[in-house]
Amino acid sequence: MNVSGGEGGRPKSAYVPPHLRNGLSSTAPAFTPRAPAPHQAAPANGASNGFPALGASRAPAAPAAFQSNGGGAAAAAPPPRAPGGGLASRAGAGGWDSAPAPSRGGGGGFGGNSYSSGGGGGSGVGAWRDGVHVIGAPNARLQKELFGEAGDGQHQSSGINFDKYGDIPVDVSGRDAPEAVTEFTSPPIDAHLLENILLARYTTPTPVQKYSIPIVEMGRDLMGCAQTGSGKTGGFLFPILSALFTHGPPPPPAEMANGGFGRRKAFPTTLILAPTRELVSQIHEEARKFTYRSWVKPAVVYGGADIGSQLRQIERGCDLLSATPGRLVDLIERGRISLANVRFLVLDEADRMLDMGFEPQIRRIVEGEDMPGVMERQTLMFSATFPREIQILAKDFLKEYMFLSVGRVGSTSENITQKVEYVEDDDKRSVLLDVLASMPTGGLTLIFVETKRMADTLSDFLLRSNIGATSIHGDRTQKERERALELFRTGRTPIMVATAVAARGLDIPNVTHVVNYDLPSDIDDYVHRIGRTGRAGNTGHATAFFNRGNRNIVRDMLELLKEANQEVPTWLEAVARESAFGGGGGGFRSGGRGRGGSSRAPMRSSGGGGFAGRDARGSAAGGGGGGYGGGYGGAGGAFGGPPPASGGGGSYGGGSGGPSWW
DNA sequence: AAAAAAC
Repeated sequence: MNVSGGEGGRPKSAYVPPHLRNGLSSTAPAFTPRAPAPHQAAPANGASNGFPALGASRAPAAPAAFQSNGGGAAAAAPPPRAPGGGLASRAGAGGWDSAPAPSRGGGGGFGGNSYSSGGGGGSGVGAWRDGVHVIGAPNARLQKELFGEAGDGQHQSSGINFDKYGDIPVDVSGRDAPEAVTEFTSPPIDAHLLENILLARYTTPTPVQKYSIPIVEMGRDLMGCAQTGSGKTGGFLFPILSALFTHGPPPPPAEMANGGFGRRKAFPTTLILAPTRELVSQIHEEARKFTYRSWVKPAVVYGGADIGSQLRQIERGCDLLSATPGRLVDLIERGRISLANVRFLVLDEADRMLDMGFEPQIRRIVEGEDMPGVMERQTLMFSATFPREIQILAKDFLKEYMFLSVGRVGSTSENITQKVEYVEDDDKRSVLLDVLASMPTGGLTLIFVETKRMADTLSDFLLRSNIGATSIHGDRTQKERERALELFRTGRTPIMVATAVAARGLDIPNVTHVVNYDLPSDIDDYVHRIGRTGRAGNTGHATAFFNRGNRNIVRDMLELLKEANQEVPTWLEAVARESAFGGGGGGFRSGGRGRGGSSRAPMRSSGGGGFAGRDARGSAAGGGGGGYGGGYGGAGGAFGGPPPASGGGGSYGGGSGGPSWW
C-alpha cells in the first residue's frame, strides 16, 4: 500500500503514520532558509573543527594519557602519576588517570592478559590503555544479571525476533546515503561490541539498525523517524559504542585536562536525552549490556530518585550518560557534569520531549552550556513524528543529516489484533473483568487510562476483585513507579494500569494485551499504546472501550482499523457517519491535527511502492542529489553549497574513516 | 483536560 499522497493528497482510507504526515505544502516550506549560526559554519577541513587531526590523536601516547573513563577524576586515591604500562599502575603514559572502578573480582581486573583465566570472577570492566582497548575479565554474576541465562525468557528484548521484520519499509535520504548493512558483523561493528550483541542474543539488525550503523560510522548526523520497538536504542547505541570501542576516548577538553581534575566532575563523551525516567533507565540498562567488559562506563540520571547515589554513580564513571533534561540541568548547575567532552548526542523521542515542554531545557543543554557545537559532535535525533517544530530542532541541532524513515513497526501492523467495544463509562469496570477473564493467561496486560486518579481507582478495584494489578503514573513516587514496573515486567502482577507515562517507548517483553480503558484523544497516542504489545514480531491483542465521548477520534480509528485489516464494527461506522458533518472531504486529517498543509508536495515512492518516506528538507529531495537543495544556503552559504570538492576532506571526517576527532 | 518533568 502506498501511503504517498501524490498530487492529489493521500488516499483517504489509509492510515498515515505520523512521520509521513508532514502536512507540508510546497507553498509553505517547513524550512525557512536562514544563515547558519556562526558555530555551524563548516570548517574548511577536518582539522579545523577544534580537535586534533586524526593522525595526531591516534599516536599511542595521546589517548593513553587521557583515559577518560570515570570522567570523574573522582577516585579517592591520588592519581597514579607513574608512567609505565605495568599492571599495578593503570595510568597510561604519564597522564592523569581516573582510576576506573576497581575490579571487584579477584581475578582479572584490568590485566589485559588475565581475563581468559578468571573463570568469570573478573571485574567485567575494561579499560583504554596505550591506545588499546583492554577488554575486562568476564564476571559471571554481572553477565548473568545483564544477559540472563539462555532461554529464561526474561532477557529477550526487541531484536530477537526481528527476522520477521525484513520487509519493513525503510526510506533513507540525504547526500551520499550508504548501503545498509544486513548482518551483525565485524567490520563494521567493533569486535568486542559484536560479542556483547551476541550475548544479548540479538541475531539480525532491525531496519533502523541496518541504516544507522553505516550512517553513524560515516560520521554523519541522523534524523530518524521511528518508534521504539523498531530497535531504535540499538540503532544509536551500536554505532556509537562501536566507534568508542574502536577509537577510544577522544582527547579531552581543556577544562578536563587542566582544571577538571579533582573537581569530581564528569565529562561524558556520549549524552542521551529522553523524556521519561523509565525511558532513560531502560536505555541505561541496554547501555550496561553493550558496554560490558569495555572501557565505556554507562551512567544514568533522572529526577525523583536520590541524587546522592546518582552522584556517586557518575563519580565511578560516566562516559555514556542517559538523562532526563531536568535532572541533567540540575547536575550541570551543581558543576558535577560537564558537556565539554560530548562527541555523540542523542535525542530520543524528540517530539514527545517538545510536547512535554522540554524545549527550553533541551536548548539550554545543547546550546546554552558547554556542549561542543554542531560541527564538533555527532548528533542523532529520533522522533515518531516529524512536525515543523521537530524540523526546526533538527535544523538547529544537526549538521547536514541523513534522514531515515521507518515504516510502521508493530503499531498498526497486522500482528496486533484490535478490537473496539462500545462501552459506556459506567459499564467499563464490569466489561473489563469480562475482557480480562477471556484473555489467555500467561501474558501481561497493560491497561491505559486518561487520569492519574483513574489509574489508582482502577487498580484498587482490580485488587479488591482479587486480580493482581499495579499501577504507574506521575503522582506515584519514583520508587513506586520502579517497583510497579518491576512487578509487571516479571509477571508477579501481570496487570498494570497506566497513564500516558507508559504510553511510549517502554519496551516490556511479553505484553500480550493492551486495553484502552479510556481512549486517548489523539490517534497517535492510541498507536503508541497498542504498540506496547505485538512487539518484536510477536502477536498481541488490543481492546478499546469506545463510547460517544470518544467521537473525536472515531474517524482516525476507522481508518486505522481498515488499514491494519482489522474487523470494523458496524456501529463504529455509524458513529463515524453521525459525526461526519461538514464537508471538506479530504481535509479531515490536516484540519483535525491543526497542521494545515495540503501535502501537495510531491512524494517519492521508493522501492516497491510500499512506502514513501518524506524528508522534508525540500521537495527537490531526490535520491542522492542534495536533498538540501539551494534552500539552505542563504547568506551564509557555508551549508547550502555543494559538498566540498574533495568529496572526502569535508567536515565529516571523510568517507568511512569516521569522525575526525580521533 | 491530563500527563510528564528538578529541587
